[in-house]
Amino acid sequence: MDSMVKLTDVARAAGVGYGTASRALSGKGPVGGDARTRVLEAARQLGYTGDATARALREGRTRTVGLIVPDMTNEFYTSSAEVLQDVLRTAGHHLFVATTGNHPDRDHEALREMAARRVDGIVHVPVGPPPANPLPVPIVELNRYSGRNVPAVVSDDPAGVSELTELAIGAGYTDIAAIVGPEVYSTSRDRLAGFKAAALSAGFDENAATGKRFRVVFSDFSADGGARAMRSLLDDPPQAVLPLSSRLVLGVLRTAREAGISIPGDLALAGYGDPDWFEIWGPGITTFAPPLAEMGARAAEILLDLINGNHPAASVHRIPGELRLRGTLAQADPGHKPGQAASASGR
Amino acid sequence: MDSMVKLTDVARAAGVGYGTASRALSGKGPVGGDARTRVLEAARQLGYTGDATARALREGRTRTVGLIVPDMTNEFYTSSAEVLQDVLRTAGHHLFVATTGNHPDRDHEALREMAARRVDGIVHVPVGPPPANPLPVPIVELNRYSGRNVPAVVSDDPAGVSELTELAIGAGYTDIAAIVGPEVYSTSRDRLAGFKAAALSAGFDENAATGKRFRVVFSDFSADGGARAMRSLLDDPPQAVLPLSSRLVLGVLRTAREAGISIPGDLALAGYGDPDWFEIWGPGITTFAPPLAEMGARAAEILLDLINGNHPAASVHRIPGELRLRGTLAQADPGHKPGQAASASGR
DNA sequence: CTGTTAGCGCCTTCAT
DNA sequence: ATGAAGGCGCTAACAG
Repeated sequence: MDSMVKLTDVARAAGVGYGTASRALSGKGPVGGDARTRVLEAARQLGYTGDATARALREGRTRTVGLIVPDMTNEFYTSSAEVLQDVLRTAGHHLFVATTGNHPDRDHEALREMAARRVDGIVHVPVGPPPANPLPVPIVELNRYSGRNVPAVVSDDPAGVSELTELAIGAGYTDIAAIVGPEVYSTSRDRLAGFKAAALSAGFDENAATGKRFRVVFSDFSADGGARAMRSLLDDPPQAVLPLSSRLVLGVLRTAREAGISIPGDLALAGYGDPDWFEIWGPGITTFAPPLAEMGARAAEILLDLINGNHPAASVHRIPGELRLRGTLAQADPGHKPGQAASASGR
Repeated sequence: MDSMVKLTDVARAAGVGYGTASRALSGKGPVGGDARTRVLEAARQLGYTGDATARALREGRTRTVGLIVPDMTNEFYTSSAEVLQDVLRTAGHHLFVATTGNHPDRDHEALREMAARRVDGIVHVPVGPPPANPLPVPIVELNRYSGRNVPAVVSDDPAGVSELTELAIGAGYTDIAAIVGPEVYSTSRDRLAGFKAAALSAGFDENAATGKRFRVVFSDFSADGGARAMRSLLDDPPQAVLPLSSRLVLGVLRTAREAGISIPGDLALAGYGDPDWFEIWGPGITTFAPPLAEMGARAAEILLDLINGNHPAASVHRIPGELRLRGTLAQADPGHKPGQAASASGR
């Protein structure tokens, strides 16, 4: 394994001084056109690759931003991460990644590691409360907000889920159940708030006193959790179910198939998120799609601002998502009697 | 923004010398039990976090490995990446990530960047031929192999796809079409080879001279590509279709739904990969599932070996995957007449 | 315009 | 067991 060629090697080969070579390569200082070409040529020939670790130490910055997510496997995070990375790369930054598995201790550990590596900034999907001593590094939170005093970029779930719920109500369903994740996450709270707001303002209550009933089932965010939650609903099934994350949708679908429940024939469904298969499952899954790509881009931009010393107001940026109407929960249909085990269930 | 506290600060606070503090923290040299506790305490109080950039420069290693993948959005890569990261973290390494979008120039650029950052090793999903001058860094290829003289860890697609094809043949279908990706990728070539081997050895040919016909449609690896490929088959549909990547499956399903083709009623299907929705789509999608997690783990282990100076034979490690039999292509059924637009298409 | 030099923060000999 | 000092490769400030 041949050791790396360094700046002095290039300088010697080009027959110029140490500093001159540096300036020629970086293009930052004055350097004779003659010397410049000789240096560039020598660097090319020797296959010179500047040592980023040395540069980082000297310059006090790494041109690296840290990304901390619960799970690389989750389309929900990677969709944001992909464009985040694009924006950052354009600005000359690269990505250092850590996952937490949603464990608070691994989360703090990741934060420490990033700080130790002197990343220029961090994009953080927080899990649990922030660590005691704040880091001397710009941070922007993504997707969830921890209450810490840093900017956060999230989907406008209260509005989106509220619309989704209104859609179900407008379609005539009078017994609706939502399945949500743990309340420790801001995402769960936001989605729940959207659901409740729409239900309550339409005259629904939890006891069916008005003849319009809503229910909430808590679960973790996994497919298994969704399957369990759906199973718990089996004794007294609602007319429509709203699993408020794509993994919860998956779980619900699993249980429905096991129990022989046809969707939307026996049970209407509206979900959250929009992994590519939602479109081709059965008659298509009606859903609220958060603006994952845009969130990634915004997070990157805000972080770059922070890195460049600008101080955007530290607050929660809610970006609106989009309702996607498909077959598992159709639009309000005058004269339609829902709850009656329906129509053609699709091919 | 308070600047970082450094070793001298800790040393001064603890009332000891510079080097003593260093030894106490790293635990590597001899140091008086008395001084040790004072240093540790001081470090804790000051919130000392060693500077990884300085350490990297000094020690000549970064405890970082680079991961180069086409696309963070693809479950296919992230499933491997997740466990790769786990194994590496256990060994004290962290992950630096770059994506290529399958562009050869971005691929080489990523390689350069990693080298510049002096990562200790690279896990590489290659796109196109390797760059001219080899890097002085251990590399393991993942999922695809480029022909370079480095170890590669891949799924045993020839065997797996061959079995998958035999399954279709055993089920009695006599007109089978495979959809594969660009031949520049080893994955496409391997899967194609598996398909052809099984078809040929069962007496199939491309002209239906024997009454048993196989076809191959080339495509890119995208859902759109799969949709187009399926559309091209519509004039003269096969009895069974084998889209040999999960995104191709998605595209095929899209076209099938548009064209009103029922699966498996009108057309049997067996896929590749096993994203979580395969299980709950229609009657379940029969598929060959490559051992993504195991591949990630093996790649990590081999790379760690390389980093530690061991020299495993540079070769292609093919890890066997698993056939998952579900409803879109059922097991051979004596007395079953396929191609006759079938049975109950399931819910 | 160019060569020289002082650190960036740390680990590691080398004396003591 | 401890303190002092060199140097990892680089950039920037300074002197010529």
